Amino acid sequence: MSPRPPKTSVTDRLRDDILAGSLAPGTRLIEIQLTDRYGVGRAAIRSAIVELDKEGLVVREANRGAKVRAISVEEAIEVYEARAALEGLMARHAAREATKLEREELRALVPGMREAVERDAPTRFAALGRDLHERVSQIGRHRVARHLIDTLRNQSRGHPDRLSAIPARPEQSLAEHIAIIEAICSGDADEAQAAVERHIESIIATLRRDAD
Amino acid sequence: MSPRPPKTSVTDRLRDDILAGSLAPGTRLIEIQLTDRYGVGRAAIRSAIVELDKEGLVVREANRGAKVRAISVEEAIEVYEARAALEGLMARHAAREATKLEREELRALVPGMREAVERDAPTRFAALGRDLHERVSQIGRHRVARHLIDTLRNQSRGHPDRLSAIPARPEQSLAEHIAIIEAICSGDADEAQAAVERHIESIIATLRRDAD
DNA sequence: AGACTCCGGATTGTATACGATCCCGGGTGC
DNA sequence: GCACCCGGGATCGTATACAATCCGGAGTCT
Repeated sequence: MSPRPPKTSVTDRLRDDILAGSLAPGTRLIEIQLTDRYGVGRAAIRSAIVELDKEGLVVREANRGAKVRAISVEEAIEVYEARAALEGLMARHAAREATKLEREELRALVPGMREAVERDAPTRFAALGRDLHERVSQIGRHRVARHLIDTLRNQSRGHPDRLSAIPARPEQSLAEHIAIIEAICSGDADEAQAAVERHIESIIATLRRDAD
Repeated sequence: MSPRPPKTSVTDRLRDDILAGSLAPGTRLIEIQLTDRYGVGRAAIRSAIVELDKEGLVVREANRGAKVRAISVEEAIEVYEARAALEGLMARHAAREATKLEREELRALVPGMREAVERDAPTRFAALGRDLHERVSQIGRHRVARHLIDTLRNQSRGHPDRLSAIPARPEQSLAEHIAIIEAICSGDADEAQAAVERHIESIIATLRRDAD
């Protein structure tokens, strides 16, 4: 048994490269070149491009090839609006269905967040934010919403708004996160949904401001 | 210029066949067979299957082939919940952005609906329902939401809930439709969103009832 | 000069052929 | 009888080769 490399799919590798910014928006994705880059045949590349097109990370034009999608601020705002609707739904479910243990684990995130803000560690704070999101998605137990949210998150990542992923005002973001956690833990579904929506709306507001 | 065959893509034809029920849920999609059925090479079939997998109409298992997806009632409910969130968002936008002309056109749908219910023509009523939906989607001018909604609608079509697509109680459905139209036409964004959510919630309630 | 035509290169789209993987049934040993 | 092993057949996965399409630029006619 040779230590077989886990053999992550070409689609995953390409997606990661796009999200990491190693393939900038607008870059043409030429099948032969990618064949070379990833060491697989054109068929695999082709399939990966089709998939990522459906995920909204790539645009394909007939007979003209594909390129990494560049989304405008307007589109980014739409993505966030859709996320607000779906993540609101997810939070609502989470508030209803969280177990006692899950609520405790959620609350346990707060001290770390506070600390990250106090020590001015935005990267760490952002990581905890992703963590919070991931937990809520698990707790909500809503596979359809989860899948859509994940796709949308990828779309709004790494593009013109990359900066706003690290929020301008961590204090506000912290307060919003705490509100979300509190609502879910206390089982208040309406408030959980509203808190998530407010949080994302405030991101949208920042986006709008920066767009001017 | 020979009358060129409109040449609709294999993906579209396969999708249509699935939605029309000509390929029942659970049917194995064997590439060679489809090659024969649609008169194209395996590559095209393959690509179509990948796309429809991403659209949620087909499930693919590695090295085991693809089959038409059969969704359970629980999944159907999740799909409707996600739709409620997104179509609510869409209605909210529509209420804000509809032009005068668009509002008139929306209202013009009401008499036909009334008539369809009075004359007990459920098929016609369902068609008008789809029409209403299409109009609202156009008016809302929200491409991201629109795309997601369309995908979700396809998922919940033609499956165990096909029956409920023709609503059990047209009178209630009619009232809900009118409420949606009125809210959008009067520019009440909150009420438009709420009306759409109520409408879809009532579909979910029917689904839940039938599941027992 | 301007616009039109046509050709060459680059790239995608498609067909064919081969190799890899998996399920399933029969056989074998205990 | 039962568990295990192993080979055959079907089907997916991938590489290779070729045809179709499109873009850009040189050349030409007015």
